[in-house]
Amino acid sequence: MYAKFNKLSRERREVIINAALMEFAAKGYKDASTNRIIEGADISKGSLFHYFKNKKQLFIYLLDFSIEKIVSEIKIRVDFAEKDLFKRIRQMVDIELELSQIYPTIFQFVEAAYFEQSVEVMHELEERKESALFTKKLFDDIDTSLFKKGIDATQAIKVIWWSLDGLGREISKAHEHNRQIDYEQATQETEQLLQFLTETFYQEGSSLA
Amino acid sequence: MYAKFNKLSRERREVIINAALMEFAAKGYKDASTNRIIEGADISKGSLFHYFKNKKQLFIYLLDFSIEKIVSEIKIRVDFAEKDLFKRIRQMVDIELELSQIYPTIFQFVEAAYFEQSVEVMHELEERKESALFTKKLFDDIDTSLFKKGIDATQAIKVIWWSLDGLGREISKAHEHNRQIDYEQATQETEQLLQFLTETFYQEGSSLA
DNA sequence: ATGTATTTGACCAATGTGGTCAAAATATGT
DNA sequence: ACATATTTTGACCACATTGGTCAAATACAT
Repeated sequence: MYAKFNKLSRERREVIINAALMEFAAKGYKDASTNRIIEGADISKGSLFHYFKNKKQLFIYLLDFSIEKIVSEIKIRVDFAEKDLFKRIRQMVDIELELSQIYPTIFQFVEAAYFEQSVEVMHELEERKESALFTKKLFDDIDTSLFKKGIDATQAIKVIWWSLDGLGREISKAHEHNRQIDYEQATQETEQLLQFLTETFYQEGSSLA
Repeated sequence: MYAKFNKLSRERREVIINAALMEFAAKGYKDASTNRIIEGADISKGSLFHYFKNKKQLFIYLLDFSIEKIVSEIKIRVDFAEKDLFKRIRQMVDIELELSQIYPTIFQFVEAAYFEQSVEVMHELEERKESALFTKKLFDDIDTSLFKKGIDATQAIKVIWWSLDGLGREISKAHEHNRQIDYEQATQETEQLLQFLTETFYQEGSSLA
């Protein structure tokens, strides 16, 4: 299916993947421009359409690629036997930060794809939506007894999620204009936030390894 | 300047404004289509360019219109003598919910404009950015003694902001496909969230009017 | 009925679109 | 060194969309 593309060097593949992920994430399927993708990847028009027969196939490749990358990483590194919410979140955050260093817009791409409306790709999106629900599982079967008494765990989880999301947005917005994200700082700020949220919602003594 | 447009009935003006706000908010200045705006507003091409001499003037009109609407509403209804953070937030949320009923995408438009990159409008955007900083003032000069002891107020404010933002996103995302937003429900969910955040961050007995 | 203001949509040049293809460049095998 | 196969290129295409114009149609006022 993608024999031609897979024959390329890892570097070339990554450059193309990242240029395409960024374009689709920013503009959505319909408004994404193959011209801007080849410009960003610094390859010729002919090459792109030699690797992928058309725009739609490129999009679906990216979709399957992204989901596979994320899901396989989760399977390796997230321990669902761990019932401590924050420990699980840290496992997930680590994945996000590491994957983002290689594919800076992979999560934005998957989120954008999840809400994509273009009829041209609606069908194949629907087929894959189930496997993209890894986010929800993170909060399944959590030990709510670690929360402070009287805390509404459902609300707390929402607040935690929105905060992580907000910090993530802030980081990528701030460094959209600049060249690259400072992952050192991102890690640090995230850790600070998680620390704060733990103190806020967990009983004293819980999960302070 | 906008004499022709201002002569129109309020209804016609609102329909045009909303169609344009939505298009610019969703696509940004460059990718916004005047064709889709006239389609959404159900007016002719000729009319739009009779009211506004070109796309740029339309954009700037919307920008000034939106900022004026929001800022004047804030001046009327936000009491900066009030040092209780949550009371101030409620005042702001009320404004957002009410304005959103008339101009559903006005806040998305202003936020998108704030990050707009098109050179065609960069200059006039820079000129107006200061007046669009009403958001930050909300958190100025707050009574931090109302917070639980030991709580980092700066972090707490961030979490509160991200949560309100997250809920707002959730509401508009969920109802993007449906026709209209249920403001009754939105108000209720926001109130629940604020209640939860108050209990989380404020000392018992504080601000339970 | 006449003049004025508003509204219309067919029309335009310009730009951008996804995709093709013959030729050029490079790699490979002998 | 040569021939063959593979990869890469960018000029080129038909088509769609763009922001904007303008003469004619419509509405309104007197």
